[in-house]
Amino acid sequence: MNSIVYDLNRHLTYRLARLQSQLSAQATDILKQHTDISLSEWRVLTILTDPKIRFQKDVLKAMGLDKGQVSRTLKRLSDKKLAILSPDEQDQRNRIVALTDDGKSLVKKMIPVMLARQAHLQNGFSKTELNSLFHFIEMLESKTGPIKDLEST
Amino acid sequence: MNSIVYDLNRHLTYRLARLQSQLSAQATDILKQHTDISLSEWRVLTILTDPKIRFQKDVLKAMGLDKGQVSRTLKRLSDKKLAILSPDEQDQRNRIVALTDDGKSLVKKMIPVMLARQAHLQNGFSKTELNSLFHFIEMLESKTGPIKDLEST
DNA sequence: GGCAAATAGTTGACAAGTCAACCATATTAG
DNA sequence: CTAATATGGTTGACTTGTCAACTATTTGCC
Repeated sequence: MNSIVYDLNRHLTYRLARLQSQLSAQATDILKQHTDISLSEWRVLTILTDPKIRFQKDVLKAMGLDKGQVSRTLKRLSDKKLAILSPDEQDQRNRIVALTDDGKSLVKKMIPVMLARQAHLQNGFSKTELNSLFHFIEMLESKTGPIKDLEST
Repeated sequence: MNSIVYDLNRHLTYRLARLQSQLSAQATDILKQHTDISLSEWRVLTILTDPKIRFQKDVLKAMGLDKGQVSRTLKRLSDKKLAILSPDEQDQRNRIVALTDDGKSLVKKMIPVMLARQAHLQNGFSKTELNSLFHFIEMLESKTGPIKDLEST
């Protein structure tokens, strides 16, 4: 007997992974239809709409992305003239980041589209259900650190 | 006035993306502590425990992964002597895939560890909550296709 | 039988994500 | 003051994911 069947479909993390990859493909598609920016570029652009974000390090903290990834994404946005990077005279380690006018108008143009998508996705969920979903996500996120006591011993 | 602030944190897909990346980092860590296989290798290995999976194409369908990715992952598993690929005499386009003994014992060893992790993650959720969570995932998954009527016009 | 279309899999090119080494600037502690 | 440390950022190497072109079979149709 070889009954080591492991049902991936009841497997929470697997289902989340699959969902996530479909969702990000969908977002990438939508962006491609309207613009020529990638999903991570879009995310950084939206972060930059927040006036509290002034330096590259703020982007980093706000998104929890990789250092290098942020650096390169900002470089691409700057190449595309959507964002501008300038030195901080006070502390020369910092880089000041900001949207250009092009960047702002791109965001302005795309926000309704992306919000419509969110609405589409959330359609069918009651307010309560949405709240539990967010709550579930938070609970799970609080458990994504290293785990002790997993030894199979 | 420049009130185009877009709150990423209330953004479902963003939260899911972040959660997902943390979860998969966690899984990758655990695997690294015990074995030298990657997360995608692990997923394929578990798929191969299912007796209904006989051909490479079955793996493909069961996982919804990219063709090429499956091909390469299986090749790596085969290099590591965890899986074996053999030609199908009936239909030479197919490749028969199966776990080797090493593969089986690796899976056997790791299942308790991975199940313990799932338990850890699900800890704090009631049965009902878990069911709604799975239900939510399904609802969202059903909406991941192309969307019409997103035009900003 | 023979040709078009479908299916299974491989491969190469490229984008995105991850990791660690490294450089420059600031801060701090002796 | 200056040496050690911390911080912000860049870069290169490597892995993983994604897409499309391509090969080899098989199936279906005339």
